[in-house]
Amino acid sequence: MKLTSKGRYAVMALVDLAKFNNINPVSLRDISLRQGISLDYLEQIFSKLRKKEIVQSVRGNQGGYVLNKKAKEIKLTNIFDAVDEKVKTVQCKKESKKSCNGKSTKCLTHNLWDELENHINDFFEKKSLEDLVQDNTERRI
Amino acid sequence: MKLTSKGRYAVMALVDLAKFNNINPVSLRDISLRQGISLDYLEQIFSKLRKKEIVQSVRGNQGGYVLNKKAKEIKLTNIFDAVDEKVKTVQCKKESKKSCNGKSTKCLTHNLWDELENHINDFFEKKSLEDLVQDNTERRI
DNA sequence: TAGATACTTGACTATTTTAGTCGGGTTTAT
DNA sequence: ATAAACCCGACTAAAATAGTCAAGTATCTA
Repeated sequence: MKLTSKGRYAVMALVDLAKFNNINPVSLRDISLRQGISLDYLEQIFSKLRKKEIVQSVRGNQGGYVLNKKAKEIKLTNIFDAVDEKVKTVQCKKESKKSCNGKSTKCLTHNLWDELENHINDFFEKKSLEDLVQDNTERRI
Repeated sequence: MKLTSKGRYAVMALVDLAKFNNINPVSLRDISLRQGISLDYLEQIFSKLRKKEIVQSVRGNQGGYVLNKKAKEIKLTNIFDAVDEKVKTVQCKKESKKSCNGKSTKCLTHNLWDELENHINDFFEKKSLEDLVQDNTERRI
């Protein structure tokens, strides 16, 4: 059970972006340098973030990215969802509530994994980008 | 962020074992059939569970496994720990609290991932095997 | 005591996922 | 014009996962 780099990087990059998101767009190159994340990889990640309207791009020289919503309105859920970082505890599909592992009844632990998924997702739904930026600057002082 | 089969199977198998753990040891063959888990794979898993003293083995004909503690005293944490299902949110080592990704300061999101890890581990520490068995039988009635 | 049942151990392997890289674009400020 | 930046799809090496397989050893029962 581990978080992937993609999800981790997405959050790191967005916190960085939120911090430097004053007047000018922030270039991926800057984020790459500050956070130590490969530029090519960042481009993949931001492409997804843009498609989900979490950021906006500004093309051309002096371009970059800006947040597309207020930091308060961007939750971890949104970020993870955008980059396909899903919480998956179990194989069985959500829709077919009845059958797990091909059997006609739910597996013995089905409810447990559901509960765990909810527990984790709750955490992600409560945390906003703003929380993270604040938490970060507070602790630096 | 997903749970591995090893962890999932370990819990499923132990719930099964706890349910049928009356007088006689339960054979892996039975668990394999009931839960649809490969026998060879189960053997690997139970080998680890035995080394961590969660189960006891009874060799020979009519042998099998029995719980080594009361179901109430076996927490999810213990099970996951035994089969190396760890919650890992971040690369940086716990010990070197100071440096993430080779830099001298913590990464922007370090505290977040710590918090997440704790959140998940709390869940695992609270759930016992007994809870799972009860939850399961209750819902069947 | 033979045979069956079941645990024990370690090595091996196919598949999938992850974490990128690479090469070629297009857009726009200066 | 040109450099800085975004844009996009294909490719790939490495790691992790989810097993399989083979060759045991122990113990019960007939």
